Amino acid sequence: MISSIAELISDRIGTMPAGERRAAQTLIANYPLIGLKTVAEFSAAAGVSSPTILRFVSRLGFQNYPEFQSALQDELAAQLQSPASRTLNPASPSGAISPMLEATLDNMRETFRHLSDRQLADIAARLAERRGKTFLIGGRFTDPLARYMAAHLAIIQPDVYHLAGQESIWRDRLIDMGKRDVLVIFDIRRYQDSLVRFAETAHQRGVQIVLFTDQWLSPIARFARHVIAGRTAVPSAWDSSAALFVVAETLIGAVTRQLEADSAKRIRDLEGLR
Amino acid sequence: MISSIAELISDRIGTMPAGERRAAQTLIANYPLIGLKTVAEFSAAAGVSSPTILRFVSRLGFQNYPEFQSALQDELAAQLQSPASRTLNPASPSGAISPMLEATLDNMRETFRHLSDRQLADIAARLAERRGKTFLIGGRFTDPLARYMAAHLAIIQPDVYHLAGQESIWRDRLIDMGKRDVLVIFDIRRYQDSLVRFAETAHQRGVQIVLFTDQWLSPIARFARHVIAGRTAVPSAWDSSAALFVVAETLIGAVTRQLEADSAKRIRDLEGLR
DNA sequence: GGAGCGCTGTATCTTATGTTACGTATTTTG
DNA sequence: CAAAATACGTAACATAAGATACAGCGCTCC
Repeated sequence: MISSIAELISDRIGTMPAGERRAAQTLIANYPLIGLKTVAEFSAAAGVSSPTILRFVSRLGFQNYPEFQSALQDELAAQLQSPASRTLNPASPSGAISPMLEATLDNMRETFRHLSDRQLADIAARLAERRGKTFLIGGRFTDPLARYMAAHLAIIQPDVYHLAGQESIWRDRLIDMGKRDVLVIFDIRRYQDSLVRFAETAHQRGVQIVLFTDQWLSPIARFARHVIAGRTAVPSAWDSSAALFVVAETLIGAVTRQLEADSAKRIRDLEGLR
Repeated sequence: MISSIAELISDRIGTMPAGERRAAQTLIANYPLIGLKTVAEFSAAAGVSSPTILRFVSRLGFQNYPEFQSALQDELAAQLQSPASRTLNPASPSGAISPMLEATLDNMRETFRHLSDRQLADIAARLAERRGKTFLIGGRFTDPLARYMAAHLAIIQPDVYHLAGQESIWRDRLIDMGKRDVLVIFDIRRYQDSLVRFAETAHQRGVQIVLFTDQWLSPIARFARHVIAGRTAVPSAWDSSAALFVVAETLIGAVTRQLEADSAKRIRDLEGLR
């Protein structure tokens, strides 16, 4: 079983002529980046001519050079997306509690690695400035996240609404939305048409959209002002929303901090109502 | 000091027009591989036109697309060669995000450290054996978790009900509950009296209770057959339910695996209903 | 030592990629 | 609300990339 191109090469390097072997060695030495550059650069680095490089990739079984590059990229993508943080982070006692947990922790690290302070601060600021109303909605599995966020935000500021129930109900709420308002949408695979249509209409009305989605980006990203892409892959039949959940909590915390003064009073008032 | 292109982007993403922002978001979401592909592929992935991609890289300060790609490759090369640099987002070593994330990750490790495989398996088995009905309910902030779990369980097996709405409504549902049934309750501080009363009554009727709570244990623990205690402390004004969320997802996965055969057919049937 | 085979590089060709110009649509500003 | 400015996409262009044909050279085997 040969899974990586590197293995494929070391498997066949014995049967290669001298020039192609140099190509193979050069590629292995700086794997896989040289393979992503142009044939000319690759050939120069290996000290052979362009056709030799092409014969080399052809011998590996690829039809042409771009196909070879795509294979390298896919391999790299897989590597980057499930980081070897297990080897780097022996924090968890190798009890191997659950691959599920490990994957989830990885997802969170990766999600936040692609998420800058700046970006979160911008979104938090937008949610905190109370020029208009805040609406939240989610898909089949992610609507609970919208509810969770709404439950918190509604406490520290007014005019926070979770859109629930039948499609026709929240679609009618569009009438209340305008330029000053913010719409927070949660949408991961499989993306829901109804949500996309809803987002599009809201966007046309000038509503600013904050989208929580997965790394493949819901089509709603087209209309979104801010996009948060969370990793969702776990060894399970379902995708995981845990990373998005944590981002949501982080955002809630940031907004709360920004509204410190206001929200403190508001919370006291609410307590009084009990 | 800007060292990586990702930082550069998140630094300027605020000042970009819509189309270029989509390009930026797409790149960040699958960083950096899309940037290594052709302009055409990049533009297709982002849902914009090729010139927009070029204007985007131009705005980042690159003379042309190849130069931009080279920069990405160099960055990738450095990353691959020194795996230690694969730490968290170096952009925010001491930002507002990290403490929150770190605390959350710690919470999860701690939560699972006190949670044996055996315990999870027992609960999953109980949820999977379909002798009776499964009810789920949560408190003010945790009800979304109950919804999330219900949304998944309801797909792989029948007779799963989330108790929502006014207290009087779900209190009346007690009439339907008996010895064969399971009640999953989420309750963290500040514990809700209504939930405690509800749990007590259910317990008296012989319902088996699975409790998700925080490390200080809701009073409901008295009546619960299984107790899952998650860490909730984070540097924020709010408690974090993230650890409980991950446990819930793990359980969902475990139950799904146990019902593999049945649920697969059920899911196919459901798809057919669309 | 000579003939045959195979590997390699130069030069040419073709493809498709990045680039640019321009008209339209959209947003912003007075 | 109007006008200006900006942004976006379509389409044509130039360039640089990968692919191919062919000739030279070295090696091996008779």
